Amino acid sequence: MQNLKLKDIAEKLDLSISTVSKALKDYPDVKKTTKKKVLKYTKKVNFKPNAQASFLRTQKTKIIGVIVPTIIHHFYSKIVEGIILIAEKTGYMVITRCAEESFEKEKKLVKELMQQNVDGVFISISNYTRETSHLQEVINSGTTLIVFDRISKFLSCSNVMINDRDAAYQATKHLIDQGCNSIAHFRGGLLPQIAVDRYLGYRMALEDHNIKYRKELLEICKNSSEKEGYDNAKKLYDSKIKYDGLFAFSDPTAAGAIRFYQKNNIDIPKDIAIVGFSNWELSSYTTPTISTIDHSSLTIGEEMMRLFLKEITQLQKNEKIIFQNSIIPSKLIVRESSTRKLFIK
Amino acid sequence: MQNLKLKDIAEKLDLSISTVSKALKDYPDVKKTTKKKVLKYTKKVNFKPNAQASFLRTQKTKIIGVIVPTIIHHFYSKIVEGIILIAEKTGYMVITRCAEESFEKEKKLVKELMQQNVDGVFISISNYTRETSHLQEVINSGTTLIVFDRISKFLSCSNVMINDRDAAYQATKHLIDQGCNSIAHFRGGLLPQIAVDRYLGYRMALEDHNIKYRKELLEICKNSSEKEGYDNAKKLYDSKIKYDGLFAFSDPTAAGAIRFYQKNNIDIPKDIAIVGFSNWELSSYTTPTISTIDHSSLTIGEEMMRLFLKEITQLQKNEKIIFQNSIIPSKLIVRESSTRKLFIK
DNA sequence: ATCATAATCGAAATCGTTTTCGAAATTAAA
DNA sequence: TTTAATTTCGAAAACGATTTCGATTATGAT
Repeated sequence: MQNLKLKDIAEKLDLSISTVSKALKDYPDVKKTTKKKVLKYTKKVNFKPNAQASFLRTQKTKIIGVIVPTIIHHFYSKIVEGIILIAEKTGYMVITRCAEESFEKEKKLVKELMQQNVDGVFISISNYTRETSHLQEVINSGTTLIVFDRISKFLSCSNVMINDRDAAYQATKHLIDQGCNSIAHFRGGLLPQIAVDRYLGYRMALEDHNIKYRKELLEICKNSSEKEGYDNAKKLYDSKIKYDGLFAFSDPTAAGAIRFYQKNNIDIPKDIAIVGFSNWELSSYTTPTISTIDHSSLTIGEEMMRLFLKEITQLQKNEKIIFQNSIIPSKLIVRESSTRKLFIK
Repeated sequence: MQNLKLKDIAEKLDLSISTVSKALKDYPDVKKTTKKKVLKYTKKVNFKPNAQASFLRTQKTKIIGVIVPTIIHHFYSKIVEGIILIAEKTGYMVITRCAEESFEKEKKLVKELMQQNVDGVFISISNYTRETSHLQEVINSGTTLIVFDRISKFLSCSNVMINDRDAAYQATKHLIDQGCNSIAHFRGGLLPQIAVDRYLGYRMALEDHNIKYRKELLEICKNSSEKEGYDNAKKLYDSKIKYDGLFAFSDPTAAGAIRFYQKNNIDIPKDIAIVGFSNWELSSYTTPTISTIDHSSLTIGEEMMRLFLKEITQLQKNEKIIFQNSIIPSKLIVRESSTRKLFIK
């Protein structure tokens, strides 16, 4: 029982190929009784039209290409799962690809996706991508492009992102509400927008609560690693700088700092209250559990699919396509590392 | 500069479509000079043959379909990343799909992948799949099927899996080497093969070291959750059963048990030494860090691609296809939760 | 120069589906 | 009953690349 073709069905039912095709696609110029006959038989033998042959006429593959820096990280794997689950519900398949933070590879992957004629490209731009002509070509070729998380201002397309600044503001405000007066910040690298935004949110929260920003309480965690968290905590400790709150760039850096504090008998959260970022899996397993920001990455994936489907239908109806900037709200999750007072909500 | 076709190239170079096609495919009946001319021009305008049109003749999509229960879990996302990275190197793309542990959905996903004419299907069978005719159909249709992690004995195809029994043996032996005499085991559900194998490895290690298996030291963690780890530790504690070692089905269950022990002032590893399973991200961030088994999931993905490529070439050469059962060795990672003695390697 | 051989090329069929457009069959109208 | 309108169908032309096979040209041998 190999793969059947329209021809086989047509011969079996004494119809022409065109009639069978039209019956399956519910064309108005096919009698109801023959439609039923065709539907019944194709269901019975489980006929599915050949996807590649269909493409040649319809120019639709029902495939979406997704490019992420890595899929091992929780943040991205959750986004990818969000995309995949909604895609499966709406009849799309997802090709996932890893750019590994390489500009050259990113270009290659995009080109290959174009060759595959995917209906849409979702991408989180590599950190080392300085020029976006390869993505402009995607737009030019009529393929819908949606950029998420790491976006570019130079592309006219829909974006989906986290409001990092607001989330950082929430995190810092929470520490202030817990009674912290001097709050350190272990920020990310200098360039990535997300690191800048989180830093700005931190600054704004301080300002709004009349706490003076102190440069000596700022450290950098370029790789967002556990070790950098540990090292920076040690650095501040060694230079005898006092502080009672820490807003870390990520949960691993928070975990690293915690490791140092525990080794030096600094109590968490009494001596130093801590908030991390991104709700990594680890943050609910450490002792103490780490307060953090949850991005609801599943929602990000879902939102991208929503925008995509909307653009597709706009394209089909020949309507003007309206690009959208979606910002997915993040939520503060308060855990042990920052709970000094009990809040009643 | 829209998508070019062979026809455009041919017209531009004053050649026929066939000659251009053959030049690109390095056929022997094309002059070297015209080959160069074609290559040079197609490189310049960045021509790539339309994938779907090619398929119609070649019957090759250069796409692999992967079905996993979920991709959020570290174990699976690492495997998927392994597959993707090797696939990208060898000219394949990967469609990833989530069966969400549903038999019905698994059947649907497989069917749709067949309709997409993928060149290969990699699958980790859902826990609730009792019957594999949908996968047998994949084999029958001539598509190479590779089953990983959760395999089925009823399918004649290549498999890639972890040696769970051996890994569990290593973990248990390690606890014995650390001086544990009565070792509890929080096992997984009763049906999944991996849970059975880990249980058997545990039993074998006990037997080989003349430690009597005690039924009262066995508990079940059906969902492999942190809560189940906590609850089971409490259950044993409440029934006053004494033990000095714990081999947990997974790192989260180990973490749950640790949480209970710490709450009740049981020292780890002095009172109870612990080994988890699968090297979850969290296990290196907890206090104490959790000893565990590392699967090198990247290797699993790589091995699957290797087997796939081998079968593909065997198919092409019309050779007999030899199915292979690959077992990826796992490695014990000793961390704080089980380190009583210092080993010198 | 003639013939055999080898090197190059291109016409055309093919892959399986979609869709236009005209033909045939049916029904309604006159 | 004839004509017009409406259903219902099928032939055939796409879609773009691959590949067979025959035609043409160039090369070498006699």
